Amino acid sequence: MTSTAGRARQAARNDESILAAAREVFLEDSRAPIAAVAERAGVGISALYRRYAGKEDLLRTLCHDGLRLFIAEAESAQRHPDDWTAFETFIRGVVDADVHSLTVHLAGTFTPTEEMRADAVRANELALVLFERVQPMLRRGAVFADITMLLEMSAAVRVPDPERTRQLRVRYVDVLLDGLRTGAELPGPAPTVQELSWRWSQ
Amino acid sequence: MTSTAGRARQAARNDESILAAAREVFLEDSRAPIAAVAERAGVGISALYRRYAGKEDLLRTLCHDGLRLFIAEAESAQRHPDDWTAFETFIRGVVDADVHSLTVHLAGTFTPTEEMRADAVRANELALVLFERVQPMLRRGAVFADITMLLEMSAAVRVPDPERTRQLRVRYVDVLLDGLRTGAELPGPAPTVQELSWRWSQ
DNA sequence: TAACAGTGGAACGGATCGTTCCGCTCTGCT
DNA sequence: AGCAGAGCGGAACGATCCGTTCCACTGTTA
Repeated sequence: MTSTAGRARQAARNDESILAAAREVFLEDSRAPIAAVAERAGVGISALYRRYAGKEDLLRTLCHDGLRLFIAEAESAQRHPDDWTAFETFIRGVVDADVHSLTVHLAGTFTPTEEMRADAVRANELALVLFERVQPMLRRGAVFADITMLLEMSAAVRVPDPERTRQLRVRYVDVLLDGLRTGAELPGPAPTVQELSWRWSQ
Repeated sequence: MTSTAGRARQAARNDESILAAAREVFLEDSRAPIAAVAERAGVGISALYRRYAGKEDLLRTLCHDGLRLFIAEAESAQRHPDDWTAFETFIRGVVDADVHSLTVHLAGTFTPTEEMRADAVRANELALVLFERVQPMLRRGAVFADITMLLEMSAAVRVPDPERTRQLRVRYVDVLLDGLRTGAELPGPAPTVQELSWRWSQ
């Protein structure tokens, strides 16, 4: 039975390789041309425009997928009974999936859908719950917005080899989490939530 | 005396405001057009091309200035008799001057001069000395390249308001430095120097 | 008042990039 | 066997952007 073979199969494969290529390319350079995505995916430009209405549509899809992954990580980690394990699993999961660099660097390059906004709110709520479970173990003055910054700093760790990038991020997430637990009160005015979400408005 | 008044004075002022504007603009977006620099400086494009042979020349100058600042911070901090104070002063100085984000994000956009290369080597040597003075106080497994990553992560902290950015960086440098001193051995293979200097080659 | 350093900004030419379009291929059906 | 059309590759197009040049103008200096 060749019901899903041939052309249809190739199309399904292209679906995936285009998305994977887009993730890679836009992770490297959020302003990369769309032709670079097609090239990395090993397809023509038409294959891309057959699936997405335009560049913005692709970017939005990519970003929304990242958001959903973020939510999935949070929901999964939430089930850990131990507060700190739940929190650490969540952070490491998000960092490892490289969700944050994609969402952050792509922010503002497209107009979000209503569903995306709702998911963003939900993602925030879930992360907040995880944060509040560990807040008593953190340095005095630590606030939820510090977690966003922690993720941002982790995303800044980047070397040419993706596998090495992941290894190094494990290393520095370790540093950041330890630094967030050990020490006196955190210095300076804490970041506010709107200070860190300005990307989305613009 | 009006010997340096009038046109000459305005020219001297422009020297400064162009450099300041360039720092601001390229800090915001390393690929900003040169016209944006002129606009922010409040001058015409000619005023810019009178001073610099082209965009690359301006970028190189900016980057070299940053490098010199880095060296100055290191030399100044080196004089502290207390090892940790020397190191911490150096790190905070470099982060506060926003040297790292400029040099890193501009790397690869111009061909460096021979003098620049020499300064880069010297900067590295100075920083290495400061690092070695504190290495025994750091978590096991900490290497010099970790400092580069620390600076990189600090540079990733950024909000629209520059003053708030500086305050927040103080906060997170605190986290990073504490995290680098407290805890078990650092996990994973440490970064190598060439892993972190690939930007310059390309 | 003549010469000119310094300047503003329009104009030019090249490059880039998103999108469209056309011709081809291969498939599934008759 | 032959046909209709889905899916595709990539050239071509048009718009935009950007670095650089150029020229007219202005205030200063000698």
